[in-house]
Amino acid sequence: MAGAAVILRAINMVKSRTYSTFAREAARLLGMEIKLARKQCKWSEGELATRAGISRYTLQKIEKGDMTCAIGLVFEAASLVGINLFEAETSPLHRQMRAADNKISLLPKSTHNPKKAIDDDF
Amino acid sequence: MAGAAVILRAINMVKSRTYSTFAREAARLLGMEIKLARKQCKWSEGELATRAGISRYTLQKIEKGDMTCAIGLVFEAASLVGINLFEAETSPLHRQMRAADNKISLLPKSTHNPKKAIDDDF
DNA sequence: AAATTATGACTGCTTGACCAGTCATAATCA
DNA sequence: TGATTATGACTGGTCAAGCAGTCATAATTT
Repeated sequence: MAGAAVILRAINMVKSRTYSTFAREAARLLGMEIKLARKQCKWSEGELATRAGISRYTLQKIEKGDMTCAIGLVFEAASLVGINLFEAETSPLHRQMRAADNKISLLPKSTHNPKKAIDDDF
Repeated sequence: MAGAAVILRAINMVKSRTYSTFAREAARLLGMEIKLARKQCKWSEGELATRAGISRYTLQKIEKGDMTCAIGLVFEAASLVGINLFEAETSPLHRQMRAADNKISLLPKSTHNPKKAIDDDF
C-alpha cells in the first residue's frame, strides 16, 4: 500500500533515518561527479545504466546522491565513467590505508586491551 | 524459503550481479578502512553500530566490503570513525567537483551534440 | 517546422537488505 | 582459574530497493 506510506510521510509519522551532513555531502558529491563524468563520456542515462546493468531509475537515484543506493551499484557506475575513488596513490583513502597498515601491528587486537601488542591479521 | 535459494545458488541457477574488480576493490578497501579506524577508536562492532544507528550484522557486512550495503550506511559509519572521503581539499573527487562546477554551464545540456566545444578539464 | 532523443518523475511488483535475536568461539580481564 | 567482552555466523520477518514500464516535457537534430 503506497497510499498509507504517502500519508504517513506527509504527516511525518515515519522514522526516516538520519545521516550526518558529512555522509550526505559525500554521497551527493559522488553522484554529481558521476553525472558529470557520464556527460563527458557523452552517454545518456540509459546508456550508462545499461552498461552498469542497472535501471535508469536507479542511476537517477545514484546521481542524485540518494543514500539508499547499494554501494556496489554506485561504485560500478563511477568506475564505468572513469572515476578513480581509491585506487590512485594520491587518494586519501589509499594513503590512510597504507599508513594504517604500518600501525595496525601496534594496535591492541581487541578494543579493551590497552597494552598488549598483537599483530592483527588482514 | 532459504533452502531453495541455497540449492539454486549451489547449482548456479541464480543471476548474481557482476561488478568490476575496481568497484569491488574500492568497497573492500573502504570496509577495511572503517574496521581499522573503528579499532583505533577502541570501539566494538556493537558500539559503532549503535552510534551509526544500524545493526551489528549490517556493520559486519560493511566492513567486509559487501556490495549490497546502502551507501548512506557505509558513509555514515565511515564518517563516525573519522574517515574523510571527499571533504578534504586534497581529495581528488573534491578537486574535480570544484573544477566541474565552474564548467558545467559550458557543457552541452544533452549528450548528443557532437560538435559543440567541450573543454576537457581534469 | 517535425522527428528524435534525453531527462525528470511516478507506479506496482518482486526480491533481498536490514533488523533483532541467537549461538559458539575466541580474546581479554579479574 | 572463571567471568566478561568481542567477534563471526546464521535465521525468520518486515519493508523498501531496484526493476520494468509509462508519460510529459525539454533539448537536440534534421
